[in-house]
Amino acid sequence: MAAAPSTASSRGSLDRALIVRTAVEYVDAHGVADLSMRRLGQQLGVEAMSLYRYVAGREDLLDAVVTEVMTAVDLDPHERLGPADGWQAFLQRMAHQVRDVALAHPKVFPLVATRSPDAPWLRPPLRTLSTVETFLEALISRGVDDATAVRMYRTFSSFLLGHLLLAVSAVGASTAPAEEPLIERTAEAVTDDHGDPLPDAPPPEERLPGLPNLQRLEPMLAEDRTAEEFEESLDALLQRLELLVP
Amino acid sequence: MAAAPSTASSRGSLDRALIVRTAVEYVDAHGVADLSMRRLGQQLGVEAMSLYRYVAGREDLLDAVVTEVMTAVDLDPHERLGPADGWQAFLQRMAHQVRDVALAHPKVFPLVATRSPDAPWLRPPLRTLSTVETFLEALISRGVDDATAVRMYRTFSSFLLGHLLLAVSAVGASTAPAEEPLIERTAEAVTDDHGDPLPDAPPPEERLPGLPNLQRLEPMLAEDRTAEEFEESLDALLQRLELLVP
DNA sequence: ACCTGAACACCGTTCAAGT
DNA sequence: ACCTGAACACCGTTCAAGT
Repeated sequence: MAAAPSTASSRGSLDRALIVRTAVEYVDAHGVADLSMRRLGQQLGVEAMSLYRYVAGREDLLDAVVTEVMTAVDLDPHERLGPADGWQAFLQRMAHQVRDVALAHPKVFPLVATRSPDAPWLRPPLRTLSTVETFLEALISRGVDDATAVRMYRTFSSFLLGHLLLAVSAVGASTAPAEEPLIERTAEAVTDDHGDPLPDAPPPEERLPGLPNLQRLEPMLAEDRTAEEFEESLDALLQRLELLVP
Repeated sequence: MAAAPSTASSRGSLDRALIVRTAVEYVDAHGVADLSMRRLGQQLGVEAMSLYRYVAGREDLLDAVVTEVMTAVDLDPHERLGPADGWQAFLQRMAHQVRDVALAHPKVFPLVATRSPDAPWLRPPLRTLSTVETFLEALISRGVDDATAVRMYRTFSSFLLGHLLLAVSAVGASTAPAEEPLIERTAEAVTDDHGDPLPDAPPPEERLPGLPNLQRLEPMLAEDRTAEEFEESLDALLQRLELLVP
């Protein structure tokens, strides 16, 4: 979709960074399942076998893809904040940064969430040593003690994982991020990708037989409220964490 | 690992349920990546092509695996509870049931968390129509109004997703669920799978150069506190949800 | 030093053919 | 009705060979 920085095939033009960036683009566009060494080589104007000079294999490549998208979150603990801002401000900022990554790469984020990190004691989605070092330093330099910083790391990880995985799974489905209570499309013709009108969907009683609550609440369930819920839950989390540090 | 209900190959002995159960066992034992149609056929004493009578393909099989393990949470909303127990008791019970599934099938749970559900407005890990109908009915029959029940569905989903994915990713790593602050293994020889002694690991300063917080906190980070954190966070969640229903 | 062709052992999936 | 053999179009990965 984006203007391709790929297809650079003159001798010596290949390197690991280019391969990984192209892989990220490919996954963003087509999903992980469609990424093969052969297709990625093609995208780069090169035979698949050439890639093995730079990556140890497909698994190594996927790990590199995960690390690549998460580097956007690797920030100075005091950048744009100042140490006076408190650990709450830092967590707010980092939460939104990770959220931006997830929404920018919805097809990559499940990998961020589920692949084994570099060290067994790291937890997704903050999965690189330097990111976690930054995280701990930011908290501790703002007066949080060691044990509490570690607790916060875990609670924060679980929060991000749950909300962001829910958000990207909602992206894969309902394209409309419900702004009004419900979109009124009474007489508008629904069309498919080719512009042809779709056949009328059967009414809820037929689609969901014997499931009265779902029949009634389907429109409400279909609304994408992930953005609001993220903010609310983040506030609630920070309030809860404040009880930990005296 | 378990006594195999597989390898039943006399004509007509194959059916979808057996195939799916065998697939669950295979994934529990070897992981999703190792599950191929051919190997599953072998496990059942049958050629791979036979499976296509009962499943539409590998993707359909994986969806069936997910549904199969999650049926363990498909319960009567009043079973062992009584309608007088309140929605808090129901959520407590369901949370622990989903947790039991995740811990019983740590290699399957990432699929539960990341595969697209049957309907776009369903959210993992409660991803079948009947489970969500049960969930809503349980809450509404205990006095929760429609809109709040839907909000609870989303908040609860996000909670389960985050904590359980963190828990199973911890299972894949540290085998020891830290009971004491830290296991003292000063002079005990660490051995590998063959009983051969492992070479001494280098000290933290060498393994984690320039990462002083990680060097100091690695033992704390390595502790598996997912069980305690699940209970604490669940309590906090219930308290937060109580503010929603007057 | 860097890329490729050919090869190997695997995939998922189809379909006509067997029993 | 149910299973299979053969075949097709793909995989990831290796390695000796080319430039």
